[in-house]
Amino acid sequence: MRWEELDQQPCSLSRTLAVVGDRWTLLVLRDCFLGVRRFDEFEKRLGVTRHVLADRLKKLVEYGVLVKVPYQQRPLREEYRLTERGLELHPAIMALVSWGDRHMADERGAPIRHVHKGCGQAMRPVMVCSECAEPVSARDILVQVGEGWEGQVGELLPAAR
Amino acid sequence: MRWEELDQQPCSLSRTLAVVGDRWTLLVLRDCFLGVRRFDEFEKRLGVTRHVLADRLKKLVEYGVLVKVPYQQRPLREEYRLTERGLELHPAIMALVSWGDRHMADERGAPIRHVHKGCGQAMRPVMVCSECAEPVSARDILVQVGEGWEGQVGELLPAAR
DNA sequence: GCTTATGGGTTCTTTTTTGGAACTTATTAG
DNA sequence: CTAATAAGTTCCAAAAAAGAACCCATAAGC
Repeated sequence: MRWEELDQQPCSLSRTLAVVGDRWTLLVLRDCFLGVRRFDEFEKRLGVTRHVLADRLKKLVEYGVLVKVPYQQRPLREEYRLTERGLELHPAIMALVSWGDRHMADERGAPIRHVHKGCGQAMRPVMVCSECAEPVSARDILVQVGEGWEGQVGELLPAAR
Repeated sequence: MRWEELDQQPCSLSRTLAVVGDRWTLLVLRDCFLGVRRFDEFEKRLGVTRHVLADRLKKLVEYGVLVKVPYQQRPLREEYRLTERGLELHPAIMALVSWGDRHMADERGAPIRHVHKGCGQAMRPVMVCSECAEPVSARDILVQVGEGWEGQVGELLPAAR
């Protein structure tokens, strides 16, 4: 499967990965959430080649995750800002960071602390059910084929065991 | 920056991406959560080349996300299972799937429905604060340098604006 | 006992993607 | 007139992925 086919797959994860499924894209977004907006600041902080950075930023703009906003005229200079759609990737990034904090940290601990403005505490993200607000883990979830997809695709799910 | 340097970066996202930061790895994990365990079933479902699949599975085993468990002797056959560490990637995958459901779905809607066994309802994941249990969005969080990291790395965070 | 199937790979060649460095363009500062 | 800045683009070499063929142990069919 090539990149171009990925956003047509019958799977929301594949489709999301068509947008953010390489390491540079997610690192660009991390920096966006930290307040970085300009091409050269991304370049300095990430250590990515300009070539690849330009490509990823363009793709993120095409998918509506970032917008280019002019911050000066003559010469025209534009910066990249998160859209609403981009902001909604925050839980995904937080979940990945949180996993890294738990499983990939060295003796210095987590490099970054997230303080919840609401309660003033250092927090980690917890996933709860949108319906009953209870915490959910992998074991608590039953997976079913979506309504619009019954019989559409052979083997959307593996045979039950 | 090359792949090999990624898991040493002063950033938990980089370190997590050293493990799962390419599209195939995350698609392999999606299938693990759906109950897939064997090499040839991954291959059939994903449309990945055997070469890349073998490489990704090996890496996931090295990082402790999957374990190889023999399911028959003579000839020896092994399957791949999620470890505790692997199960903890579930929130990250759910968050990515949920974003795809919202922003990348077509007129057929979400391909997969997640039913919370606890309450019996179709759910989407919501991120809440571990300390006060309130929902959190990007705007509700203040980012600070971690305790063990003060002064260690220049420019862990961009200059405040 | 010969052929084919199965599961889990490895090897080989071709194509695509990156990395790295130099070049471009518009404008201002010295 | 020269250099600097910001945001790219172009070019070539290196690395990674795609695609297909091959390998190995065992078992099942005939």
